Amino acid sequence: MEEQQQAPQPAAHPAWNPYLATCPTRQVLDCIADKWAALVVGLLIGGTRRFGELRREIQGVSQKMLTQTLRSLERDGIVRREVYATVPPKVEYSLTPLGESLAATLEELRLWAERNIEDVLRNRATFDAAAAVASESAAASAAKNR
Amino acid sequence: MEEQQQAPQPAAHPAWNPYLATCPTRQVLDCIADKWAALVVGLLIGGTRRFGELRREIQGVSQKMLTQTLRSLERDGIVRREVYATVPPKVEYSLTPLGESLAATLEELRLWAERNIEDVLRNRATFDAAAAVASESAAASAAKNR
DNA sequence: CAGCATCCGCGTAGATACTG
DNA sequence: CAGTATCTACGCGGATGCTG
Repeated sequence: MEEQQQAPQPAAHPAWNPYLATCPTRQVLDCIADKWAALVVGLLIGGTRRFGELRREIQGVSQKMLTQTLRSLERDGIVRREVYATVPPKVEYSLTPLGESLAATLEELRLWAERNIEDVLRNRATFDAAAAVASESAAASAAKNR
Repeated sequence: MEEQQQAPQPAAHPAWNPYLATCPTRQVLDCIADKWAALVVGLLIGGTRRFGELRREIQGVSQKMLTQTLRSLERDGIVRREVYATVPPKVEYSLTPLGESLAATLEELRLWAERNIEDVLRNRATFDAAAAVASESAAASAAKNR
């Protein structure tokens, strides 16, 4: 037991920081940070979509992942799912009011991203180049020491 | 046929696939959406931290994941890493200007999260409850059909 | 059309041991 | 103190086949 190092804790969870587990930002990021969710929300800003439309517009997403993503967003009340009992079946997805307010916030993040992505990519390239040089010189010095 | 409803897309998407790969929002989310990065950035708003401090303050993070997270943030130019060649070694982490501007944007997201997390959790509970009922009644009807 | 069930490979994260 | 190295396992996500 590690009860000495931290306060009251549900034993079910391994060693979770209470703050971590309930941190709103983390929880919200978990909602929209997977590979497709943000993209889906972005598309739904443009209006209601059917499943197949989403699947076509987000090329590269598998049916399984799209279903999972949509379920998750629906579960959180971000996306509304409407099933029409027709033949063939038809399912429409749209943003709830909550989803729209989230989308607006994500739009802020998108703006930051567009303004700064080049910086990030440049930093990344510089870092990788430096790392490559470092590992080479390390290899050289290792070879010397033999 | 339905192009009338989805008038002006945020961006003219040639084929979405290329856009997907380079979508700034996705790329930025990839930077900060992992389990710990947002938390680290949040902590660093408060000022410079040493590795061990971060590790203690983010209980539950393994040393490996913290190292990885910090490297990734450093690589993207969000976090600055300063090594002091002392004994024992000392490494300090802080936000770069780019990191600070990202932190400010994340702060917006945090505010949204704090305002809406209860809604999300309530929706989630409602959804799960409904799903439980549905699966029970499905089981009952399946039992009937035997 | 929309979605679930199943199988499976690969990557990611945890645990542990060792180093500058 | 702040890492790296290695081994392992679990879960995510892809592919396939089937249903309402």
